[in-house]
Amino acid sequence: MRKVPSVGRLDSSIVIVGIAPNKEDDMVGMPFVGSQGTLLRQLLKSAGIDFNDCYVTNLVKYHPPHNDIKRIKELGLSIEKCAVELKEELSHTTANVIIALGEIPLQVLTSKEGIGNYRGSILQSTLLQERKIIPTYHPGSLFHQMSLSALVMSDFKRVFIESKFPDFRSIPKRNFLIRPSYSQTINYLNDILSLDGKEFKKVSFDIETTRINQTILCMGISDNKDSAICVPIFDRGKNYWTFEQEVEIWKLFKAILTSPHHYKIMQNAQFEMDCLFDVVGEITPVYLDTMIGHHLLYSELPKSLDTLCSIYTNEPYYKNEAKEANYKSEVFWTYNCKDVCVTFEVAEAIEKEIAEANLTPFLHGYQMPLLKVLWQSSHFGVNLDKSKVKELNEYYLIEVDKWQKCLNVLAGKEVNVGSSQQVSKLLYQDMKLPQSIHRKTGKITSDNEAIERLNKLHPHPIFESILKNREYKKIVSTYTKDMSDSDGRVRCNWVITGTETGRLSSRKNIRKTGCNLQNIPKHLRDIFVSDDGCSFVVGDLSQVEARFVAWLSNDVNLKNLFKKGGKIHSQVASWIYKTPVDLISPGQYAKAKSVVHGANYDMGYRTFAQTSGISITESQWLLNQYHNNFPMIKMWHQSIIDQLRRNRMTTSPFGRRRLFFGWWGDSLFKEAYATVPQACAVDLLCMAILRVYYQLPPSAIILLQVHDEIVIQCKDEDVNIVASLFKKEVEKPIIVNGDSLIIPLDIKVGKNWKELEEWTWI
DNA sequence: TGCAACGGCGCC
DNA sequence: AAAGGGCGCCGTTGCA
Repeated sequence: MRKVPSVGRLDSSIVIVGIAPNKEDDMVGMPFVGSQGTLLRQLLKSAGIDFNDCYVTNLVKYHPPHNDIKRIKELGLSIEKCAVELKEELSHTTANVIIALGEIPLQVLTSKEGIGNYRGSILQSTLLQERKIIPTYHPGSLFHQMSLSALVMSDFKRVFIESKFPDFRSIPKRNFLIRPSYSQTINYLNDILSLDGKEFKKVSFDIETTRINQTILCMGISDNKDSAICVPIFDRGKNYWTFEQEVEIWKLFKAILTSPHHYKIMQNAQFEMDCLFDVVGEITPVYLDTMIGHHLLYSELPKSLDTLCSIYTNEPYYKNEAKEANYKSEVFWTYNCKDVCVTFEVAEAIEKEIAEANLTPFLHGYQMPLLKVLWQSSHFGVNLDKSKVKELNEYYLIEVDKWQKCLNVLAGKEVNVGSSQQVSKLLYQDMKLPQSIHRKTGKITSDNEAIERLNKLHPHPIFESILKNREYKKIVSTYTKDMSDSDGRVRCNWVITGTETGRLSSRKNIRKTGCNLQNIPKHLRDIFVSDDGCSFVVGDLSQVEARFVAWLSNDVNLKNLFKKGGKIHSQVASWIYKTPVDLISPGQYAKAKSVVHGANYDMGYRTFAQTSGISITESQWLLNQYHNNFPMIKMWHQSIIDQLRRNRMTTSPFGRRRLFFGWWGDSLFKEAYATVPQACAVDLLCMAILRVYYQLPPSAIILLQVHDEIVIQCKDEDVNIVASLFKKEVEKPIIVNGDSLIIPLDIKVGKNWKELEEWTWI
């Protein structure tokens, strides 16, 4: 055991405080020399800071046993004693900023808890009076979640600026109007409403509600980042205003929130739009949702307002304030005002960054208008056939019971298939069957794939009883439930920021009704029915991702297959097996089909062999054949790696970008290969949706989107208009690699989402 | 009793 | 029919 001394000059402008030396540091006798140190140096460098210009120390100067900080007791040390020594040590430094790396240095230097919340904040030290602290994640903690290193980079950029001066001048000072009188409120809102001769003005807006039923407690609003008003609705459970006063106030809010000259800025606008619809109608125009802007720039990063605040503003973390004050009214309202101003400030920063990335038209011409369309879909809802749901539920409950009894008899005891523990015990202990390891998690698994493998090995009826029981339990617990609102309609939330690739996601709404409409089993889709006198027009993009891969890779052979039309997999099989299309066997067809998907996204030959049930040799042969016939796929993969190497980014022909922060390596590449075609598919479809939206007959409404499928509802007599409009807009050619690409749209029509018929002009 | 993590599974 | 990576929801489990 030896002391690892600090390094650097005492008069450095930046001090870095880690927690303790790790094993590598201990061996060399210097702090941050191992892999953590390398990462730290890189991150500092990317913010313009040279590690060697900093004074670098650790709270604890000795390597803890097993790298476990709690075990420093065994060395006769304690955090408290080390803190006293650190105080003495740092009193000799003159740095303008001290970086606290990780939770314990944060606590020791500032008495605050929660590095995830406080990272990036400009804080005043409690250990060393008047000193400026900026905490961030410890590099050691980044190895499990590399995307957080982007936040550390952002924090270090702040450190770089703050290291030029010792004071706290950067912390914003804002004026809030709290507990306003009636006349103050009316004047303030009228002030926001007046345009002063301008054509438009930006207004940021935020509400606070109860968790349970979204009762509105207060509303904050502002037209600048330096001041705001919080208009209370309730104060400690009592109405703040008289009825007449509240009516007048709502009128003013409605005027602002629906004025075409007031460009509304919100964080997660969907929430405000849902909560306020009954009182003010649809909020419009929603000029900018900061969450959407941020997601376009950095889709891998967290999206909460506190994270955005820490990246784009100098406002220190404040989300704890209301809670710590036990939601005392004044503190709660101040918090609301801060949210409003921070949202305004974040919006300005994001707009600037969006413009620098040439994404302004993408954001304002596409993503923000799409939010309106999706909100209207969500608000309209889908009609649910409740009696059908009930009927199916009763049927599947009986099935569950039947297969449960069967399983119990075969197992000789009660087994809950919902418990992976119990199933694993049954299979691998009681029945002593060979264990399966999950391909991705590397853990012992008893999932369906494992059970099917066992059934092939040792056929036994118990396997079927597990599978059936699981299947029907899933249906009963998730799908054959009444998820509708009181009017019988299912309303889900469509989330533009829901995925890292750009796809939409779907989930329950804020009232906890509705469901994810993107994973409804096909055979249950008849529970969703059209309204009286209306039909569903369902459009399906044909082979959208595969076509994009062909065009993006610019593989002439593959492109020609699609250009010729006909059955794509038969033709691929024909190339692979050097056999005329009409002589391809069903087996060859199946293998060709599987190799297309596998090879496009660079599946390993061993995984391919395992999952297709073919030999390693055949798996390699198939993949080789595919790549030999369509050689540009591998080139395309290489070009993606090249771009990742340049700027860790992928860009799509539609202009969407994705920045990758993950570990450099194979899985990063695979994420990137999948990202581009997925992003292309969603943007092709959603851009078309937007164009369709502007031309739809008034009775028609876009109901839902499932990645390559769209459901529109319209009056029966409008089916032809809607279907042809839909087809026209989706099948508009786009240019990829200088070549025109059209994705065919198959359209079906029906009265429910399951029983559909090919559409032909009626 | 409530919460978070986890395994499992529905869809593309 | 599955796989590549992408989601959201369910019940179980273990902990506070």
